[in-house]
Amino acid sequence: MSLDLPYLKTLNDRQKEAVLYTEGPLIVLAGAGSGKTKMLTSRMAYLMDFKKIPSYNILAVTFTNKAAGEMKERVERSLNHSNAFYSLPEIGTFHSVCVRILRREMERLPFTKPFVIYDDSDQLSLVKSIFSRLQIEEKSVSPKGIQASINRLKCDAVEPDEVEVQAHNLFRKKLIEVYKEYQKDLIANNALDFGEIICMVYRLLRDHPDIRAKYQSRYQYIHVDEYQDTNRSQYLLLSMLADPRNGGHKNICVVGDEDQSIYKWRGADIRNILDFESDYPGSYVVKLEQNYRSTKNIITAASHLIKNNTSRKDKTLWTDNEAGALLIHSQVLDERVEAETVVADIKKVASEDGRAYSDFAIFYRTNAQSRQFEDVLRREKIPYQILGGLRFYDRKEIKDILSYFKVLLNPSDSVSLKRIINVPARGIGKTTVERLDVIYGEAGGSKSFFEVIEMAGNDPSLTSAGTAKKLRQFVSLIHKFQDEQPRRLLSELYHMILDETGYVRDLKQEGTEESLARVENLEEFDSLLQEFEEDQLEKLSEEEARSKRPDLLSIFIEQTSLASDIDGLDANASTVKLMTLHSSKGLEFPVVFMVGMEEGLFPSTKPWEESPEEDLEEERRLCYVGMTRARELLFLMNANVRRIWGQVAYQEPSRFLSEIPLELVESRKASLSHSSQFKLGSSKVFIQQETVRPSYSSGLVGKNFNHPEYGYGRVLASEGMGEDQKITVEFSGKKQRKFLMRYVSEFISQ
DNA sequence: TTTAGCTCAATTTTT
DNA sequence: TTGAGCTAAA
Repeated sequence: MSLDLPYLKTLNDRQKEAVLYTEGPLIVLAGAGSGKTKMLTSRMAYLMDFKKIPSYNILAVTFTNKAAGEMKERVERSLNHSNAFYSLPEIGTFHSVCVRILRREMERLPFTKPFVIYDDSDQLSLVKSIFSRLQIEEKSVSPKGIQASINRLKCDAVEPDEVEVQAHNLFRKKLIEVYKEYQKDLIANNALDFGEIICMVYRLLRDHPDIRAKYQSRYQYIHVDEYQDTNRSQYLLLSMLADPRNGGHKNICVVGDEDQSIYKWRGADIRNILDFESDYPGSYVVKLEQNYRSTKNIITAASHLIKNNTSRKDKTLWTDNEAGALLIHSQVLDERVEAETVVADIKKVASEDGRAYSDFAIFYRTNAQSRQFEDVLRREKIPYQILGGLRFYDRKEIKDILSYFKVLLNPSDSVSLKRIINVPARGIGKTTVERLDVIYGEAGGSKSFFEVIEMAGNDPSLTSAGTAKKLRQFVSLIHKFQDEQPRRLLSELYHMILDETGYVRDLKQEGTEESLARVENLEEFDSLLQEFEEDQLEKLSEEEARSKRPDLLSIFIEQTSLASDIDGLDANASTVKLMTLHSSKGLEFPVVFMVGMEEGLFPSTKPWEESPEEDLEEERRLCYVGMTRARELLFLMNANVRRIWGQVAYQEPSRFLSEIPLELVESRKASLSHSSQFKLGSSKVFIQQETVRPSYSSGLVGKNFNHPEYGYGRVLASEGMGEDQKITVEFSGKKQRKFLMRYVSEFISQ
């Protein structure tokens, strides 16, 4: 095909094939760094510019706002080459697209007001209040466990009455009981959780043929990014739009890589990608196997690693890029030295190669590992940015103020109400809230929680006179804010809430380092709010601005509810980036450090998990994702000793290290015989390293152990090599004991 | 109602 | 080790 279109010129043959195949189901198996975003954006440009498909009929769903933003930008850029004017297709996350549908179809939904979105902690509060209402002991089943199970069921689009009941299973029974109540409460609170956003749209389309037809004809060309990470409910939702059996047009293009599926534990169903061809008969398959990102050495290493997985499609990543440097593996004494070594390496590479700090990223398996790196980076005055951990909008003070906002919009939101009813302290304590909860439960949904508060404030038989007065004061405070809201700027409203409640004053009075940090966060929130408002008002004409102002608050609340902090990542900021391997997906950096490559930590092992094989494969995919983020240099590290929860553990190198061909790795093993030269707190460690060939003992950690004297146990850690190899074994009652391998090897079960 | 001190648990977390 | 959440005392 020789179409001379600007956005096709830079594509390779496979990419072009995927772009031009616009009618019918298409699955693109896109390896890491193979230009799938480029393919997708070119495809949309081609649909609009050449096929003359209105942007209105094109949909693209991604998993992060960041990916959506990037995609919009690149579609726009592709279209700029042509002279015609185009509006952009609908590009968004599953959640934002679904929220828009729900807002549009409001009259078909059980909500009385615009809904709010509950995050994890809101959800947990709701579950806990249901526990107390149903008088379920938190000791018998944990609210967190129930919450997780509810979410899992929602991922699988299972409704309460579809949950299988086994008479003897107490947890399952309680789960159904709470789940039912939880669903009722969501509606009563005008609230939705993340899972429900998807499920509700799915049910809406499933149960209303007219709405389904409407969206089928609207979204005629559907694109799904990261298809390997879709869950059951997302799959069903897509089938409502695209599957011919439901009347769909089957123009669905899914892009994914089963080797990068790392969210199984969160409900992602790898079968969605593995079974696409049978789900959509006659689908066309395109493989993008050429990697444009990394050096040959990195690609070869990653390919060797991932070959150890069994459940994958046949796909071989290759690259035309040069061989590049060898991967560098360092084995270090402990997590402190690990951080010292990484930072020393960063400084060295930065100055020798003239690289900016923004070229570097450090990936770890768990957020808890970030501290060591922070400490050393701060001391060395190297600017850094941490992703993950606590989201800005999850901070206590920000959640508090957002709860005020939410209550103004939606007084039915009992979770937010309970959060702020005594924040700052105004003498409405636990006892009072519990009493209100009882009244609320007795009203059986006929009154919102806010109405219950109002009622209790005016009925002397319900509470003491003092409490009633405090309740009335609270109610009139909220009413006052509600009255002011329509004619105030968001930032004015915000300051009003802070002033009237004395929130900041109290924090300042407290005067601790922590409380002052909270004040700073609130100031940052203020500027965020102003920025948002300016942005929004710019988009509206003056007249609209006046009439639409009340909506700004709901738009803001919605955006913050659906924001993640990877969205805020400024790749250009001259900082070293720290993040978990999970959050690294979709990003790339010239220099990558993967740290803590130790058995038990990475791969993380949980011996009681039901399918250790599958879990291990997911860990391996995670490793693959991490490695393929690196463009030029890839450092791998493991420590011999690590303090985990205050306990010293002897760590064995990760099996993943031994799955990388030796000839691709330069190994710098810290010479343990000179361990006295390791000066903690200095950065001289790097010099103390000699180049040796790595030698790994095979994975013993996690193996079962049966000692004639001590009985059954499990291998916790292993240290040393050959004659000196020692293992730590945990017996029942958390008792630990060390053995020399050469004496006990026969007691390890294979 | 508040708060100080204690116990207990503890991956990953696109939205 | 850290932190969240709960109990006991002010």
